[in-house]
Amino acid sequence: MAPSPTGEYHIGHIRTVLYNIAFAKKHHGKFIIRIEDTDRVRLVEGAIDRILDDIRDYGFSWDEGPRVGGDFGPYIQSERLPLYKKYAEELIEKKAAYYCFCTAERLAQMRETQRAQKVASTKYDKHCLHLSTEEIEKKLAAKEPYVIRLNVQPNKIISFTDAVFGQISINSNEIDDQILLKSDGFPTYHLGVVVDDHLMEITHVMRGNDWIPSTPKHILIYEAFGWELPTYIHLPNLKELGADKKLSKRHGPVSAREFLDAGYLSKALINFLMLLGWNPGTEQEIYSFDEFIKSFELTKIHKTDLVAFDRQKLTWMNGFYIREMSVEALTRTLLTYYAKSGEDKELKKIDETMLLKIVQLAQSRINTLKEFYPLVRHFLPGSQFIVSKDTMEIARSLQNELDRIRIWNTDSILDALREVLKSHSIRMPVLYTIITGQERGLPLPESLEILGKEEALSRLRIALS
RNA sequence: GGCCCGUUCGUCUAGUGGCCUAGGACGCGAGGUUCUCAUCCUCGAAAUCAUCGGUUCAAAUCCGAUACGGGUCACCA
Repeated sequence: MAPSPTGEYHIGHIRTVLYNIAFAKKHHGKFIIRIEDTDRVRLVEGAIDRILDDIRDYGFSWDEGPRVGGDFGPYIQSERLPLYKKYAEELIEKKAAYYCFCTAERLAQMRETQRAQKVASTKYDKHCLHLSTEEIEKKLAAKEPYVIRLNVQPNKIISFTDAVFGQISINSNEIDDQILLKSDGFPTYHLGVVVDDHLMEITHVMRGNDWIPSTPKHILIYEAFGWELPTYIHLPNLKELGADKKLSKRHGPVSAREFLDAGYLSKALINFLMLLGWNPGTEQEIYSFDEFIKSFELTKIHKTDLVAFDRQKLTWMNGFYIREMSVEALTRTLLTYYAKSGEDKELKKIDETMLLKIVQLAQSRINTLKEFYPLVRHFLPGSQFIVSKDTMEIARSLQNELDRIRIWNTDSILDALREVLKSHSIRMPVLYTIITGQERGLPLPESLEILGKEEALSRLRIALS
């Protein structure tokens, strides 16, 4: 996985990580992270660390890469600059690449002219390919800015076999004389990925299928060096449900971090993500990571692009995982989750055995961790019952009925509540409004039992005074 | 526009020539359990397999064309 630190890590990237790791683990290979920070303009400070944290927080680890090292480092491209220069110059010697001194203005003008001529796709006109050795030497000596471009031979068929799409062929006429080394000395993606993949002994490249049109460029570079090609695996991209567009903030979280913050469990996210573009051919929907590794097959990856990211299904799956957890584990997870917002301190004011009981009641009623807090607010010390003019009389008889209870348990409390309902001809939601402040919520008898007779009556007294 | 790729219920998908009057899951609807709301259980609606043509005794599955959708054509990855 080769993230580019130009912004937030996207949820789709996590799926790519997931597939990469599953494939590597299944075949006892290594999963490697390399940072491709060659775009100095779009570079975002601190993004490298945030991306690595994101991957870590989804529960993944890497065998080689930043933080862990490895035999093929450094794993950050900006620390490998001399390497790219050396290989780019090697390509020049092999006549597979050449110096280009064209200015941005000339290139812009050239493209404009080409567009006016209605060419199929604009391409570099190889102007600098025809420079004499003397001219080049002179320009280099004068420190004129230059780039190094790939010298693409016309009208050759470039074919490769993608593990998902099968054979793909493209005519080299479609390919521009791609810039390999930029004037700032950094490689473009094309040079960087080929050099590093070769040097780091990468055998399998998994990336979004928007890279398919660029793959022939990479193959040309491999061929120029005489290096062995990796296996290419192009993955379908994700899209917003019903929109034919990529994921949008308008519909909810987009970045890997946001999903975690929204209260989704990494396990559920992983399970959901693995089925977006891959299916084992069975009707099983729930997969642990280990099961996924066992079942993962390249041939089961889908060709169909733009897989809809159905947030409703994700939420359902998250609820499923929440329900599957033990109460203790859920409580711990909840506390860890709320530690981020500081609300865990509030929750910790609740007695521990009491909190466990509350979590148990809430477990079937929440689909994300975020939904927990609003649901149990009324358990927090200092929170109050809410009595209005309309519910004054009801609250009074509630007080009477509860007060009469000798043995404080769910049965006796339920009897008391029913008594109140009957005498006022009202329905349960009315009592919910008084006790929880909402029309619905956790079961009332259990809630009151947990609260305790003393606390319940005290709250009623305060509310009625 | 050139090139590349794709097209099964609203959505994710199963399906690799006969088991398909197309199966599962989410969502939706009805019912049951129930102190509200959920959970859980049962049942149901929902795809003329993009369209047209061909191959075949037989096609969602093979072939072709058309339509539609997407990707890509940077000193970005």
